[in-house]
Formats: sequence, C-alpha cells, structure tokens
Amino acid sequence: MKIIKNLFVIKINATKLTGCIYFNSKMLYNNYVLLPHGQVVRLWTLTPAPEVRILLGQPKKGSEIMDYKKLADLLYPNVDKTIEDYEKMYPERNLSEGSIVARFAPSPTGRMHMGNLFASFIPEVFSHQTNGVFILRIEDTDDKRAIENGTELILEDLKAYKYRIDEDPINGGNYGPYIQSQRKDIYSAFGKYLVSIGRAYPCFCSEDEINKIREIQTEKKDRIGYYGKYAKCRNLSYEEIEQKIKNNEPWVLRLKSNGDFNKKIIFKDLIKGTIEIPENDIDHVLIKSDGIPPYAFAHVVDDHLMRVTHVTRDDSYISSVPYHLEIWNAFGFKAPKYAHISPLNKKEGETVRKLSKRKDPEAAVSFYNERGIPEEAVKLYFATLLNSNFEEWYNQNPSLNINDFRFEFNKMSTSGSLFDIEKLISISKTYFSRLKASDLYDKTLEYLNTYDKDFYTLLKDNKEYTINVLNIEREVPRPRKDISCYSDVKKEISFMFDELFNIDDYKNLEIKKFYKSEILEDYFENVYNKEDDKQDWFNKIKEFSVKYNFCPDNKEYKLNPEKYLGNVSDICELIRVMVTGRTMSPDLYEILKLLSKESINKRINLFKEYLNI
RNA sequence: GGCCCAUUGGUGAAAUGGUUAACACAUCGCCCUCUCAAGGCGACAUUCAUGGGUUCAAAUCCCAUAUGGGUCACCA
Repeated sequence: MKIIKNLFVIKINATKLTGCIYFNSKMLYNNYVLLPHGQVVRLWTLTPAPEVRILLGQPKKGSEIMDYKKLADLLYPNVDKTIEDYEKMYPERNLSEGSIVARFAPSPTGRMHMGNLFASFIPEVFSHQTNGVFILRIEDTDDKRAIENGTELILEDLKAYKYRIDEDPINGGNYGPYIQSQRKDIYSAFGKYLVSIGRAYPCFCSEDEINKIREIQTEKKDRIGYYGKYAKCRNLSYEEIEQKIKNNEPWVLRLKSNGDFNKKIIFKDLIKGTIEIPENDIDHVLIKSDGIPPYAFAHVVDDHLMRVTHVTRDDSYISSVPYHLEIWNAFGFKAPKYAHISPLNKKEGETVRKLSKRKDPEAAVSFYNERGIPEEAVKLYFATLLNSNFEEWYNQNPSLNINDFRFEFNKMSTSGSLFDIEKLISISKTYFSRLKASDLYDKTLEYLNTYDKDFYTLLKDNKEYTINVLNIEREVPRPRKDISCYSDVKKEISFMFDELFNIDDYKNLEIKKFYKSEILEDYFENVYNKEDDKQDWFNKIKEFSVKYNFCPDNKEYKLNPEKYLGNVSDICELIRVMVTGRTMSPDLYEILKLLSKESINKRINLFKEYLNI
C-alpha cells in the first residue's frame, strides 16, 4: 500500500478483479474501506503483505454490486448514531495493566441458586483481585422467561453474599444501560453498521420455511442450519429487499458468514486451554424481528462497549465461540479473553447432571439462609472449588481470608465439580471455629432476628452471659468445631439457659445405676467450689469419687473394672447429665463456672424429680 | 447423527514426561482425654476408563474403543 498525498493506493488482486483502489482516510474504517459505490474491501494485514480481497464474492452477472450503505439506510432509516458515536460514549477504561473487567450476566428468571452464585463468584473474585471492575448486566432479551422484579431479586441475593458490584442496573455506572432490553438503539446501530459493510443482511424466511430447510437437511443427513446454499435470502437483490420491506414483511438480520466449516479455528480458553473447533459458516440471527438480538450479538456489542476484558460464562457456550469470534472480527474489535466454566454438578444415582434449581433443594439460596449457613462459608467452599490449592492455604493461614489469596484461571477444573454439601458443612465448621465469641454472638443474633424471635430476645437480654457461653473452648489453639450453621447454636447452648431447661431435657437419657441424686447433692454441698481452678476442680472430683467407690484413675479402672462402681469419668458423666441433660457437652468445668448456684440447685431438684418418676 | 469436552480412591481433587500418585472430606483403628468435639498418629488407588503405540522413562504425548457431559433456536 502506497500513500500519495493523503490518498491511499492499493493493488487489488482478487479472483476476477485486478486493479487499483484509491481512497482517503475518511473512507477507512478499522480494516475496511468503504468505497463510494457501496463496495467494501477489507484490508488483510496478515501474511504475506497488505493485500486486498473483495469480500462477499463476485457481483452477479449483469447486476450491480450491492450498495450496502443504501441497504443499511433502507433497513434502519431512523438509526442516526454510528458505532463511532458509541465508541466515544463508552471509551476505553482507564485502568492499570492487568486489571480485569468482568461481568456476571444472568437472565432475570428468578432467585439466585448455587450454580449462579458460583458463576458470579468467579468474575467478582478475578476483577477485584486485579483492581478491575465487576459489572452486573441483566440479559432480559428473552421476555418469555423473565419475571417481575427479577433484577431486584438477583441484586438482593448478590448483596446478601457481600459481592462488591461496581456497576449494575440499579445503581448505574458509566457504561450503561445495564439491562439489555434498554439497549435496543445500540444494537440497531451496530446491526446497521454490519449491513453497511456487507457483513449482515435481512432474511425474510418464515418459521415454516426454516423448518422446511431443516427437514430437507435431516433427510439428506446434511448439517442443520441456515448456511451456504440453504441461505436463500443471502442473495436477494436490493430491489427484492426494498419490495419486501414496502410490503411490511417481517425480517431478521443475519450474519453473512464467510467461515468455512472444513477449516478449524484455534483459540485459547483461559480454563480449558487450546481448543480447535470448525469455523462457523452459519448465517445466525443477529437481530430478531422485534429488534432485539439473541445472546451472541448482544454479548459482542455489550462486552465491547462495556470494555469487558474477560468473559466468564458457562462452558455450554464453547461450541459457539467460532460464531462469536466471527462477529468480533466482522466489527474489527479485539475479542476479550474467554474463560469457560464447568457448571456445578450433582450426582443422582449413577448419572451426573447439572445442579438444578428446580430439582435440588440444596441449590436454593434460601436453603442456606434458613439453616443459617453463613455466606462466608459458602464462599470459602466456592474458593476451594475454584482453585483446589486454596483450601491448604486457608488451613495454613487462619488469620487471612479469601481476598488475600491469588486465584488463577489455569488452576480451575476443566470438568464440572460435584457439589458436595458435606464438604461445605465441614468448611463451615472450620469457619465457625475461628470466629471470636463476640462476633459469633452478633452474627447469630442477626440470624435469629428473622428465624427465631424468642431465642433472639433471650440472647439479646443476656449478652455478656451468652458471649461467655459461646466462648467455652473458643479462641484457643484448637477450638471446638461443633457449630456448622447458626441454627446449630440453639442446639449447642440452649441448656445453659434456665428459661429453656426443663425436666423434658432428661427424657432421652438412658438411666444408669450410678445416677443418684445423693451423690450430686453431696458433691455440690461439700466439695464443689466455684473459685477452684481447673486442676483443683478435677483433683477434688478424683478425691470425691473414691468415697462412692469410683476409681479415680482411668487406666487402673480399665484393668480392674469389677472392683469399682465406675470410674471418675462416670462421676463427671453424672454431673454433666444432671447439668446439661446430655452425655456429651463442652468442657464441664467451664459450664459449671458459668451457671449460678441457683440454677445448679434447680437442676439437682429437677433431676431428682425425674429419677423418682 | 455432526461437532466439542471430559474420565485419577466412597467424594472433591493435586501432580504440566522423571524417585514410594500431594492435600482435603468421609470411613475405620489407635493415642490424648472428665464425655463429646477438636487435635496427634496410622489404615484406605500394586495404579490414574480400556486397548495399543511413542520414549531410557507415561496419569501426563499419540491413536482407537468405551462411558459420561455439552452443543447444533428469532433461549440464555
């Protein structure tokens, strides 16, 4: 290509045409040249040297070359904004190198579920760990499934999980609107542009005609789709189109694909690695007859204009990547990086299937809310699914949290992970065990406020006491792990409250022969002293146990059990059972220390009463 | 059917051609211990879906088969 006084000169060497093209910079758009007569040439700056090919094949014999600009104006007479206008409205973001702009783009079809939540966790984590931007965009182009308040519900759930959303439909941002149904004008302008460069055309085929094509293809065992010789509207002349438009025939905008199914494109997916797929040669629908685009076109336009750098989405889109890349190329835009995520799966009998909002109760966000499985625990679980080395790191760094870990795309699973609620619960237990008593108290109150008003009031009225109870065997090197969710708290500590403790608490006990109230009365009247430290406390119990012929030494007892009524742990069991109504509880010394003399006496009487029934 | 992807213990998985196949959950055993939990120690894949091939060396690369999943819309 030579430049003569602001005029570009290019040698054409196409199949049937040779010659020169002269054009100025105004006629240059991206790598296309729009010529005055409506032809479009694309500059291929690839190998070997700048070369020009006439796109769209050769003109039909005897007919004019289609004037695409004219066609664009015919189809979109009222669209006056150009794609350049939009480029200016939504300029490149001013972010530092390596910052990721990512988005979560759900349809407003209802509440979030674990699958969704996991899918949105990924862009949230990657964008924020690179000081990037996380966008929520609502894809409501399929109005059949959309529900009222869909957007609000999604935002509500995301907020409940403390996702930081930088731009969304309700709070806005500089790259909106963030709801696809409000972007119709933008799509039209971009559709018009594609028509004007000859990469899109109107199709007037009815549903019946499309079905017929499919039938023929099925019969001939040909590939199904609107492509090549089956794409009959591709070759409509301007006059034919004009006539149909005049007749108000409905039409859709289709991509004029120039792909070759027998060639493969190679692209790199951040998660799955290098993938080879046949090129797209199907003239997919870019814009529906209602003026709204299906997913693919909207994806390209929106993600380009929102300056998204990384597209994370379900891996079911992988097979349409060649199609998406063809659109990116048609515009001459730089395609974003793709990261295709394997969805969360569930095992049902022998088969593995996608976790389903409808079939699996544990998929619903409400399932976790009701049980009080904290949002932090769910996110920790997601993090282990995301990068399995996270868990080891987390266990080694108890004081750090998710934000301190550097996640990587290439460590993500290429096959779908099985959603394992047991594992989640185990992670949740670890999470709870690391909580400070006062934090646990606050968070528990928050939960109880909506799910258990009575218990809420009780805990609220006894703040200091409750925190002390929660602090038993907590904030120590090896904390207890018996709380997996907020609803467990009541089970674990209710016996510490006289208001909740009654004779029924003994009902499930198996009464052993050494369960005698005299022993208890003797112990609390003559031996127990609240001021003792733990060692003294236990030494005194050992001493005391001898009096009733219980062996003070476990090992000794194991050797000669017949000599004794029981051993010192049986004495402890007796005290524990009386005080708590159960054989298993946290540290007995701590429990006794917290309970008042009155409540211990009350329980001795209750226990006595129970034994006599 | 075409195309694409996957397959490592009961489960989630690591290992990127190089000694005995990490780690975690679950299970079982022992220890510690006033019970339980926690914790500590140990057991649990003679082998990475199967069969071939390449290589001094294969879970890892190649080919075939099997199984599972995805996708082929004016759905996303």
